[in-house]
This record gives sequence, structure tokens and C-alpha cells, in this order.
Amino acid sequence: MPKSPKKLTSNRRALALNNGRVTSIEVARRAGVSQSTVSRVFSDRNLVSQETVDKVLRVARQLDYKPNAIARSLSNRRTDLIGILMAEITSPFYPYVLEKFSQRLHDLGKRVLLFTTGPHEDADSVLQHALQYQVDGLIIANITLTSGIVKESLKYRTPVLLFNRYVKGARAMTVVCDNVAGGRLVADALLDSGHQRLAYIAGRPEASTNVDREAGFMERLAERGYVGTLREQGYYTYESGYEACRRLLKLSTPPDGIFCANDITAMGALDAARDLGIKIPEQLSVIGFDDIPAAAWSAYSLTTVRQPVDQMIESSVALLLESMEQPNWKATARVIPGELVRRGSARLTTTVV
Amino acid sequence: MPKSPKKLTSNRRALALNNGRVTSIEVARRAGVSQSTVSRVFSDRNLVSQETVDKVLRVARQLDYKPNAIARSLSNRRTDLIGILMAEITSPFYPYVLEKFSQRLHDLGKRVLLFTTGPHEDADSVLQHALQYQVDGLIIANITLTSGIVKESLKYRTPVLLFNRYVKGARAMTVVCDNVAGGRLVADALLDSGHQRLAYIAGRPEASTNVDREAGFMERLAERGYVGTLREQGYYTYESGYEACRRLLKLSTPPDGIFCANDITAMGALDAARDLGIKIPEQLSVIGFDDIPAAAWSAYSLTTVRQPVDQMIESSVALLLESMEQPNWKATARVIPGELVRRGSARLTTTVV
DNA sequence: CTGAAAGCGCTTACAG
DNA sequence: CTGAAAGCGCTTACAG
Repeated sequence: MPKSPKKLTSNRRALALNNGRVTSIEVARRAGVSQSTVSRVFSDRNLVSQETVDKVLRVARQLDYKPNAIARSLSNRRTDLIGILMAEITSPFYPYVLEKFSQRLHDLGKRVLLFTTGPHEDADSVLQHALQYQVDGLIIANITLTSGIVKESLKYRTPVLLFNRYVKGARAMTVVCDNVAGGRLVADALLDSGHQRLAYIAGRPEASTNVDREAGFMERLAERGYVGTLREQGYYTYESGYEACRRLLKLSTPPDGIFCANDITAMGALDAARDLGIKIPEQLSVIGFDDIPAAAWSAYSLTTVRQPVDQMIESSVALLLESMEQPNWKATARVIPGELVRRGSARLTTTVV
Repeated sequence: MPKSPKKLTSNRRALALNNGRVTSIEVARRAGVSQSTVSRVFSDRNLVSQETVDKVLRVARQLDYKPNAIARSLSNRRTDLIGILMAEITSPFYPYVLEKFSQRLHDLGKRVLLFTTGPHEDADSVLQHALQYQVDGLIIANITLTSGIVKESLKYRTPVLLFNRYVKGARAMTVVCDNVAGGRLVADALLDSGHQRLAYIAGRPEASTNVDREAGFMERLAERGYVGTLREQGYYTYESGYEACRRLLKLSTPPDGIFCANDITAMGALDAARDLGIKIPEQLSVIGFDDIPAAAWSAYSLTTVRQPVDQMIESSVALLLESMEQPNWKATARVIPGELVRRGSARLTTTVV
């Protein structure tokens, strides 16, 4: 007696809620095989005779059957879902990163569960949601990490990859552009071509990318005996670059060379300079970091440090998938060098050291 | 006998594969209640006494228990997953759209399953994957839709929302900017301010946005007796705008007013004109469509038709969620007007008609 | 308010 | 190569 009313209820629910989606049981019935066999046809075809495979596939096609990935995930304890946490996709550079990740992962049979956070939003709650969906791996991009996240990442065995960020002591894999070396490249380029008064327009103070780029730049300047570098705070945005540059150029002795923490900031800086009637690059050199597509536009023609994005993404995906196989993955870091791309926004001597 | 070995196997699997994640059974045992009760605490707290809720939550916190969303989805037949299909996130404007969708949906307790397709890739296979994950709804953005997709969307009851695209006869909801009216706005603005020779730089020929913007522009010009509009093919990219504009300006009688199918194209056009030494806006007016953030940058100061993105996204989310409640949702269309934003790239009379 | 149990749609060890 | 059945971790109708 408990069975039959249940059945009824459940059938009604099925009609109402199943969205007309066919299950393996239905396919099995029509093909005259067991449900297990249908399942095998869609998971490991080699376990089934060719004849049966054909029969099942024919019926499946007729009914437009597709295995339910949610049910499969529950059973497999593997969702093939990769969580990507990203703040501010709109900051140019990250859309490309996201697109590239999405496509690489998709080609490898993984799906992307996307979480974006506002600029100052905490990543921790978002992390909880990702974990609830049992993601097989997690990619964390331009997110300000709190120590909370670090602890969480330790609690779970879910592999975590930090893209272009790092956190000391976090049990995570890290792939970064060599931001320190990039900063040094810029210092050398500006000094080599005789610039006299240098400035740095910073990015978000808490971002490791900003910290490293500045450290490399300053460190190399100091090594070569240059002191008194000007500094303005920016926030990785066009507007902040524009304002910071304006402030610098209003100084009694303004800089003749500015290194900006990223390209967008540099574009703002360039526009500010031109709006003040300053000749680029004769009176002022501006150098960015990233090499986003707009850097090549003739309105900017920005000299910049190119991040090896494709390599960084390849490495990230490789590391992540590797560690998904190994329950005891280890924290590792991959540092990939960038390259100075010379365009019109900086007066650089072509002779390279 | 069949039970006990199963148990063993399954326990071993649990240790190896469960990633150390705690289930409701474990919480129930430690809290001295049934598994159903634990479940109720995390789904509908009102069904449980306050005392029990407290006890369960305490244990849950201790064990860091989080309900498994995959299991819940299977049981509920609702995943809270929304699929977003998008081509070329990198084309500015869409990162913003994606971010906004992601944040709105997240706030409403939905998660985003992201699928990107290459420019010429077929959306159909990607659709299959989204449906396998039992998404509750589907948002399709700047994707070239084939008739295949239309048919698929009919087969499933999964609500489909087309964002800024439409397909005739598709059973889907549609939210678009009024692209036709936008084109007409531009025609009037250029004609009102005495432009003599007009041109259109088109976007991807198959995109309904492009078709409509052009139709509105041409239609209005014709109504006002203007004939002989020049036309160049672009592809919604900076480079194609640059080249198309170059070709137009090399004509024996070049245009003095160009309407570009989107902002990026217009930026390419502006740079091409300036690289040829043409004065903007004295000798040439350039008008875009979208109003992406870079349009406001002083290097471009682009006059453009602003798409009411926020409204479009609000409407989209509202329509989609509404239809997820109603199994028999109907195809509907929402057309939202855009607005001409006057900046420095076009010589327009300020007196509006 | 609470528990026992069926069910969601798969996978897979076991037995043939 | 194939089928019967347990199990994945939840929800929820049913009975108390």
C-alpha cells in the first residue's frame, strides 16, 4: 500500500516537472535492454556489444535522450564542473582570460561555473557556493583573497589554482606572470634611454600583481642608483590613471617617464597628458602592463609588458587537471616571464642591452 | 550477504573520493536526530522546532557541513543553474553584460553555467551540454543562432531568453534594445546638423542587431529624401572599423558622417580618420552604438546610441525567472529604446527636434 | 514537530 | 556481454 500512492504522486510530478525529459529507463524499455546497459552505452561503450550499442543509440536518438549530468555527477562523485571566481570581468584583460579558460576547459569536457564578485565583496561566501556544487576544481583570478579563503582551501581537497595572484601559505597552486621581472624590464628600458624623472602609478594596493610590479621597478631603479621615484595611487582603472597622471604633470618638475601598473591605467595617463597638451613620447614616456588588445590601437600605441596569457592559461589548466587526478596534490607555483612590447607611447632607444 | 561487502566497498570509496565532505547523515548521527530533520533544517527551517534547529546547526558548523547542491538538485528537479551562452566575451560590452547577469542571478540564488563559443562555432552542441546539466533556464546572448537551436528550444520546456538577438519563429523570450529606432535617431541627428554625405559601417551581416540598426538608419534617411548612402562591411571589431573607414575616406568624395554598427567599430574608424590627418568632428562625424565605457574616454569622446543595458538585464532576469515558475511560458518580446549620447566625435547641432 | 522510507537518474560491483 | 540491485546525498509525502 505505501508503494502505489507514491507511484502515482511521483508520476504526476514527473509529468509536471520533468520537463518532458527522457531517462535511461525509458530508453531501456523501448530498446528491450536493462537500464544498466543503456548507462554503459553512454559511459563506457566498450563494455557493450556493437549490436546493442547500435540499438540503444537508435532509440536514444529517436527519443532525444541525453544523460542527466546531475545524476551522473552524484553517482560519480565527479561533476566535471570547474568553478571560476573572478572580480570585475569588465577590467579589459580578464574577459580574454575568462574566454580562454572557458574554451580550453570546455574542450577538455569540463564545464564552467562562474562566480563574479564586486570590487570589494568578500570572496568567501562565493567560495562556499562553489563548493556546494561540488566543483572538481577552482580557479581564482583577480580576487582579493582573505585569510579565510586560504583556510577554506586547506579544509577541502578540492584543488585550487590562483591565477596571477598568490597568497603566502595558501595550500594552492599558483600561476603568475613574473611581475617583478616585468617591473625591472621597464626600469631598465626607461633608464637606458636617458629618462631623468620617473614615476609609478600604482594599481590596487592589495593586489599582489601591483605589489610585485612596483617592487621590481623600484628595486631595479635603486640598483642602478636612481632615487626619488614619484608615486601616485591608482586603482587599475582608466579614470584613476587619468587623475593620477594629471597630478603628476601639475608638479613643478613633472616626470618624463611613467610606469603604470596596467594598460588601462596607462591609457588614462596618456589621455590626461595629451589633454594637457603634452607631446607623447617627446615630452613624456608612458609604459603599461598587460598588452590588452586596445594597447595596439593607434590612438594609444602603448609600450607595455606583455603578459604571456596563453601560456599562463595553458599552465593553469594543466596543473589543475593534473591535481584533480591526484588526491594529494601539492602547492606549487609557476612563474612565467613577460616581454616588453615597444610601441609609440615611450621614447626608448632601440638598442637593447 | 550482498549488503555487507557493499558497505565496505562504499566506505572505502567514501574515504578515498568524498573529499572529506560531510553528509547530512553524519550530522544527523552526531546531533541525535534523523537525516530528514537535518535536511529540513537546511531547506525549510519552519518545519523544525527552534531547539532542534539550534542543535543541528551547531553540529553542522562544527563539522563544516554544507548541503550537497548536486544531490539536492537531483531530488528537487531544480538545479538553480542558469546557462549563459555567449560568443566572444572579449568584444567590449559583453563582459559588462556577463558580469551584470552573473551578479543579479547570484543575488537571486541562481548560479551561472557559462558557455562560450568561438566566432563561427555552432551553438547547438554547446546547447546540448547546457541541457545535460539540467539548467533551469538559458540566456543566449551574442550567438549566431541556427534553425537547429530554434527547434531544440521548442523541444524542451526549459525557458530560453534571447538577449539582444531574435530569431523569427523561435519559441523564446526576447529582450532587445530598439535597434531600429536607434538607427533612426542617428539618421535624424546627422541630417539635422547638415551632413551631406553619409555612410554606414556594418557589423556582422548575420547579427540581428546589425540588420536592425542598418534598417532603421536607411529607412529614416529614405523617408527624409536622402539617397546614396555609402556602405562598408565591418565585423564589430576595431580592425574592421579601421579598414572600412580607410576605404571610405579614400573615395573621391568621402563621407562627412559615418554611422558605425557598434562602438568598437567606431573607435577603429576614428583612429583611421585621424591617422589620415582628418579633423574630428570638423571634417567628419563618427557615431557608434552601445556606449561602452571606453566611448567616454577623452581619446575618443564618442557620440553613440546608449543601450539601456541595465534595464535590458533587469527585464531579462525578470522574464526568465517568471517563466521558470510557469511550465507553459510563452514567447514574448521586450523592446527597450536607446538614447543618443552626444560627445565630441560628431558635429551635431545642440537644438534637438 | 519528527522519523522511516521512497524516489530523483545515474554508475558500477557482483553474479551470471 | 548483460541484468538486478545498491548506492550517490538529498527531498518530501506519509504516518504518527
